[in-house]
Amino acid sequence: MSNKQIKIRDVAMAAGVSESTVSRVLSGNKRISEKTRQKVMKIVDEMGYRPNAIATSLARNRSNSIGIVIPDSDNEFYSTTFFQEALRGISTVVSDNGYDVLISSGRPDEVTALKELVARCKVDGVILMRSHIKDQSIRFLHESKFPFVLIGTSVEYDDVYSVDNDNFGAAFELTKHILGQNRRNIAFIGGGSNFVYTMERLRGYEKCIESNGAELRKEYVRLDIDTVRKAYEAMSELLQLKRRPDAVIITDDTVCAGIMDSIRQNKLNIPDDIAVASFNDSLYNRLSIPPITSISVNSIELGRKAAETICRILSGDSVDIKNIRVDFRLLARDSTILNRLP
Amino acid sequence: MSNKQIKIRDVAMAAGVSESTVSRVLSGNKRISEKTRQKVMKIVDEMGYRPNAIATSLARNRSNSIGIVIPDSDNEFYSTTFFQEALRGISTVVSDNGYDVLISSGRPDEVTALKELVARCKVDGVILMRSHIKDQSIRFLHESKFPFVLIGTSVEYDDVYSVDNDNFGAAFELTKHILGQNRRNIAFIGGGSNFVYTMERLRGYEKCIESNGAELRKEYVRLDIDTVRKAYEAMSELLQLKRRPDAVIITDDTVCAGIMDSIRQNKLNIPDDIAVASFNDSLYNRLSIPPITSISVNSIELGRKAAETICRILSGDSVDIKNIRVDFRLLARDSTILNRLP
DNA sequence: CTGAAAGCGCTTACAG
DNA sequence: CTGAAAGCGCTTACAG
Repeated sequence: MSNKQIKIRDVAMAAGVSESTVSRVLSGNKRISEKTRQKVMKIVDEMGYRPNAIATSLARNRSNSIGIVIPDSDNEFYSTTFFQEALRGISTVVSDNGYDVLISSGRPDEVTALKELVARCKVDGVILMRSHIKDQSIRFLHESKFPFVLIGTSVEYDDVYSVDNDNFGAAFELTKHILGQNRRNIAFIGGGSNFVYTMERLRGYEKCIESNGAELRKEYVRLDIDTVRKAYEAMSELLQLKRRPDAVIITDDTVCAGIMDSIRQNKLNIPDDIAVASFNDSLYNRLSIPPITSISVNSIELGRKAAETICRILSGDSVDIKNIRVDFRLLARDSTILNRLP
Repeated sequence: MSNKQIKIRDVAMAAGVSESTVSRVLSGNKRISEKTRQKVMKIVDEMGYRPNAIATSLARNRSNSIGIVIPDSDNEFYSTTFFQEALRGISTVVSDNGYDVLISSGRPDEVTALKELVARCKVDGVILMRSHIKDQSIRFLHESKFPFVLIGTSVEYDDVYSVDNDNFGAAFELTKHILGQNRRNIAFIGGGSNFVYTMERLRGYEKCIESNGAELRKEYVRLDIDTVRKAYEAMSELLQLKRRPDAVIITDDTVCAGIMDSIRQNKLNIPDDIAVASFNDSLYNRLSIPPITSISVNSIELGRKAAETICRILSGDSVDIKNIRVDFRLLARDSTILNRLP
């Protein structure tokens, strides 16, 4: 491996052409004679020349990077595989389109970090990995008209490119599945109420309860349950109710353990005494005893679609759908299904 | 938000100084009069000027990015939180040092991806997230003398900067803990034998068995068990042995479920009939029933240390220790502990 | 302490 | 189809 960075000038001299010509060959410019093209390519290959990406970026005025902000630590995000799966989906697609992924630790806070990325021309576009009800990041990107795609849903703007599951529909279907197992007293334990998906799932649950003539009981709904401890407590309280729930839906699978603990502590059986259903289909859901019914959200696909969209936007291609839906799957497991034959 | 990118020239004009001066003020150059400094900073703040990172990079001949290659899909890596935790540690530290993290999907393969990062001057340094026994990536970076830090251990070179757990020691201690629980027939189920840590853990296990006068039985050791299915099969076979193991150590916690399944299928009790111990302390280990004894590897810290090291290297600071050890913790839980009082 | 000029390694109108 | 020149937005010897 030669130590010296080899430059376009070296290639030009070796090939006996101008730097412009080399540049044109490499960028696939059409009005170059086949002969010159071949000659140049030969030298390029021989010398192993690769254009300096930074110089290219400066000249072309585009970074060829897509920015992502790492979510805050300690929130539920990080114990889930959502982030890394989505990141994989993004990274693969984006790289096939000639972009890199630039990760910014969201310091000192997400909006500041985003402003820095934009102001310093570090990225051509941004993928936002989650949406709050009031979302400063969305607001900033939207107002500055900077290209971005949201994995999630914006409640403030309807002209934002986004990729999301149908959280309403998923919760609806999940609730329906449980009602179908002859449960009427279904509790709902939700994560942060500042997340759009939490509230969407709540809506789906409520709508389904209502439209099936079951009773919607306020005391069955608990929000902002975002730690295992809080989940344990919330569940314990639910189990004290005179009208004890016979099923529980958990929005945030990372706190499932608290739920399970509480149920066990109360010596109740799953699913006989109480059915349990969750979202995200984490390893924990799958491997739990009994396995927990869950909604699989297909994080990789969410990432892929978001990446495809931002790439299309940046290349000026038309994007047919502003709000892409990625299909979820309801995985019915023993935690909700009665009377399984052994 | 003004649409036009504001440049150093604009600041210079507004402040009535030269571009050089503005540049010097911003880069903290000392030989600038306090007065000019203040004047310039005032304008900078007013205009909200932020230097174009790409132009700076080109002029300074450094990208201010640290490269990371996303591990291949489908391998055990991705179901673990190791990657995302390490990434968080890296990202935080690196950003405090003025660098960004550039993620490369390892396409078409990791070495090619690395070569691209290096050849195109996209990153100043690289953090490698794992180490194989024969590792082309390490070899490439080492031979090209490109700055990098390894999370793991190099078996080929001893002059590589690396950050790792003491995998030998951890396995030794874990094995000792189990021997201390009056088990003599300890099986070992390891992940990919091409990973350094797998083999280090195997060594620690073997050494401990031997030095405690227990019998080292070849049929107790299974390697390359990297899927839940393989784990299930391997465990089932182990349980068929005439001399059935009374304990099992699993190198790769993501396949634990297969082990547990097999044990359950065989109607054996944990820990009475067989003790189970694992590594990585995943959520699954923690929340399993019974909870599984595990080695916590502190992924965030691995990431942090690796980041600190690469930053020191790049800034020319001395790095005292070439091979940094991050402490592990043995978390003894019910899966290995007999006769717990209820 | 400060400025004019050259340079970082590319790209791309412009002209031919 | 090809080249010379200007430019992308900074930094940094060099000179004063």
